[in-house]
Amino acid sequence: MQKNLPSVYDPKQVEDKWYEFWEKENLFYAERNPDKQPFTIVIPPPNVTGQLHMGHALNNTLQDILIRTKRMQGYSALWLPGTDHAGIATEAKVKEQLAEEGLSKFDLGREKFLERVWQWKEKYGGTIVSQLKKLGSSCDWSRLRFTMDEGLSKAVREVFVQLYEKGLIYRDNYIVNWCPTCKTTLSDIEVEHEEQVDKIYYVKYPYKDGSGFLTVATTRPETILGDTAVAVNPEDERYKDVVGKTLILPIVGKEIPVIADDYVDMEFGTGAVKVTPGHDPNDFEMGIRHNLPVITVIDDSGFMNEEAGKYKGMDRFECRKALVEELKREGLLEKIEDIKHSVGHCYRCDTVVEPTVSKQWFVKMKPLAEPAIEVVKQGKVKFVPERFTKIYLNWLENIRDWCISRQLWWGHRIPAWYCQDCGETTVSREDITVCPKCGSRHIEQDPDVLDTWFSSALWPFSTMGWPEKTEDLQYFYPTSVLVTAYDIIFFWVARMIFQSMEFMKEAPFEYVVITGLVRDALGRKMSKSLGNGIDPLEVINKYGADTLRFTLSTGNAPGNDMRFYWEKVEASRNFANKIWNASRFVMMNLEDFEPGEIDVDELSLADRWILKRLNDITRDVTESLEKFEIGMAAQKIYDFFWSEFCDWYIEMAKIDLYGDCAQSKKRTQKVLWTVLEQALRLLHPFMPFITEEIWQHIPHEGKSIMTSAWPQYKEEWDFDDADQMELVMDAVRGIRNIRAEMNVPPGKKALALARVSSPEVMEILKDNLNIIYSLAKVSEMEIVDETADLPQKAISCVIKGAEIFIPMEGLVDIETEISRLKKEKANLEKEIDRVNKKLSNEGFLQKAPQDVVEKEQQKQKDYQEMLEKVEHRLKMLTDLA
RNA sequence: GGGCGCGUAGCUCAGUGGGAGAGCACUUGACUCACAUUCAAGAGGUCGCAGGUUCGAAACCUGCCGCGCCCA
Repeated sequence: MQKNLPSVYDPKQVEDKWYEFWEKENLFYAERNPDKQPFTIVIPPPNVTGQLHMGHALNNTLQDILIRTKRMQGYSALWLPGTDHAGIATEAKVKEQLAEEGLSKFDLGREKFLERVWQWKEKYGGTIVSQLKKLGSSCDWSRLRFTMDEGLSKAVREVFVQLYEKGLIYRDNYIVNWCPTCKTTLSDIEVEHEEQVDKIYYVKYPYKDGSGFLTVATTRPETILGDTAVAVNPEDERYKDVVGKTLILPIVGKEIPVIADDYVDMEFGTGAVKVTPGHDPNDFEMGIRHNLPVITVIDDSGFMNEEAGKYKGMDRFECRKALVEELKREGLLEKIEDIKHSVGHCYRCDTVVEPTVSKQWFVKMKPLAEPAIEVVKQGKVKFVPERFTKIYLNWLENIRDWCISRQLWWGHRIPAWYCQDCGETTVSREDITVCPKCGSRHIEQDPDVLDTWFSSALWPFSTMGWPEKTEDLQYFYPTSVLVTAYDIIFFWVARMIFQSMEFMKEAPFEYVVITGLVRDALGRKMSKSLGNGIDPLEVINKYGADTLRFTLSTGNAPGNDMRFYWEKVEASRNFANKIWNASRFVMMNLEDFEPGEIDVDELSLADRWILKRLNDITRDVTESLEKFEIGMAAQKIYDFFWSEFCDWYIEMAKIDLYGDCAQSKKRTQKVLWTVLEQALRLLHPFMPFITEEIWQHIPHEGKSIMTSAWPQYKEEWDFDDADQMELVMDAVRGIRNIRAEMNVPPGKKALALARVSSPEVMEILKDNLNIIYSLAKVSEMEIVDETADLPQKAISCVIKGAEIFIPMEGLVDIETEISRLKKEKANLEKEIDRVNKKLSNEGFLQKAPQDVVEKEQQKQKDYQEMLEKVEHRLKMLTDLA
């Protein structure tokens, strides 16, 4: 047992030490133990070259809490860690680095560029891992995976080939989202729609026959250059006669038809819309329906191409301005209005996305989505909170095919080869050099790579060695819980589910625990551009990982966003310090102590009370964690530890510890140790470091608290009479209250008199006089029954079953006391009123559960008694005054 | 346009059918032998508004107002 521990807890001295210990002792390693039940979580893989941000900190804290709890509960708990190659993000970073050297990726060429990315990965890939360790994450690092590992790459290939062979992956010319800055396609969900105010231009398209104009409204006049029709709604009476007529496309001068299509919204603009299949997804669909030509007028950098004629080489937004000017000059611009509409932006770089037509690879989603919808509908995958189920289902039910090819170099290259000679496309598990159809060696692999999320979608099984039939897969798959934020339900969760259904024939996890976002103190999303992000490592350095973890795991409901406040961090830090000092106190008083089982027959009321409360809290915390109500669990253990254990029990324990009865001291030591040790185990998942540090200092069994047993509810600690402690506590509170209001100096001990209404109360108070003396600073308290006279010069308080008087020598301000009692009286009357109302309600008596009725009746009796005492006292003082 | 969430003490948020809670901030008092990162006492709320269901609603239902998010 160590003495002279500092009175302020310093996480710096503690955290790294224990993390190294856990690693050295191999405690994170999850065994495939047939005698144990598996419990598995796969980490949402952070970007391999990324930095830990608050979202990671939250998410991984929650995972660690769950995995540590289950480990203590005797499961073979595997938390499988890993990182993601994050195609666009990582490639962008390396491109930036190259740019500083004045180089582009094309200067290096594919091979050299990829070497640079791997170097970058080697250099920065360890950062996020070491940051996760700082947080205390008990991941099984022996199973660390990376999405571009050989095994995982093999899984990607296998999946691609199988889906291709089933016709679920295809290559086609289609309209896709193009980011002119990232120079790659994006899937639909990688486009973020932002509301913004723009101009809408009303442009006059002349009829070929000279019969005037048809006015269309557009926010994108530059795409006029790619128009191949104008469409109206077939139901639109205004345009009944113009369908089929020919228009002269402004600026360009070529002829285009007026077509009729249901898609057109009669309410919008003029009810006539220009159709640009080359640069608008809806127009593209319309183009297919009406067999319209597709003209692309914008290139992959966002500049106008040769189809744009004289505007060739101009930026698309510059072209818009120039073109509007020309329309004005031509007299074809009817008017310009403001419009609020949503515009797609690249989720990575925020550039306005350009819909454009090109040949890309797609996953056919409908057949894959169905089982993924079904498995959730059947409740085999459960979202927590449940409301996210609907969001998931709604997305999958309206799913469109997934564009998976990216014009990047960093990623899994598409395993498709094109023969220059015979034109054959070959998709293959192994790299090929010869066209299997014509034998030509003039074959080229598709230059594109797969969407990063394509490989993440396989994460739950690819990390366990699939497509091999590994023992890990056998034992740990499917996983138990996935913890992730709501912003990647579509990107990741949904895709893991459908790929697992396709390739594993079962769901990848049973529960999906959805977290909110960590926002700044003003409620804004933390972002690089705003510069309002808080670095979790900064918090860890200043306050310790336990503090950060507790801050993030408490005070908010599942799935809701939370704000980050330094004040909240301080509160958590204070709690850690509280644990530290309570433990110091216990340690200082454990000399000659032999740990052992509690003998319930020798316990004091205070002992029975704290053990019952510990028991209750053990059950409640366990239940909350079972329901993934982690914040609730944290709150419960916090309240218990601080308010009940520290503020009450430790104070009461001092009496016996410092008294001269050796047996009482021994008994109290045992209870103190029992409560502390068990509370530490309940706290361990939340605050792993400080609990380990303390646990190692006090008597304990086993190597580490993290492999100790999770506390169990004990029937034998459910003491019937433990509630009697409330009476003693009420007496203490009452006396403290009087002392404070009457400004009795804290150093001065008071005399007290208690007039009780039953022998039972008398006995309880008598048995616990020492507690009242010590905690309420009373030198002596006489206990009398109701026949005794009331002291006059005294201040009183009324509690359930008793009235307590503090005699006041000298002048007591009777007026103050009278007004205090009047307030007390009013409060009681209010309560009695409420209770009476309830109890005089026939419906209540008949329909409310019996125990509720009884509770109310008891209250009525108690309050009535208390009121009578207060009134009596009041009358006495009034007479006196 | 469709969907979802939120509106509870000055601030941030728990609570979701049976006596309005926490942290911070505030007021008063105390360096009391584990802790001033503390302790004790206190003040502060028509639980957004209006209806309804119920013996009973902050909680469930409907409508409205305000804020936010997602999807189209």
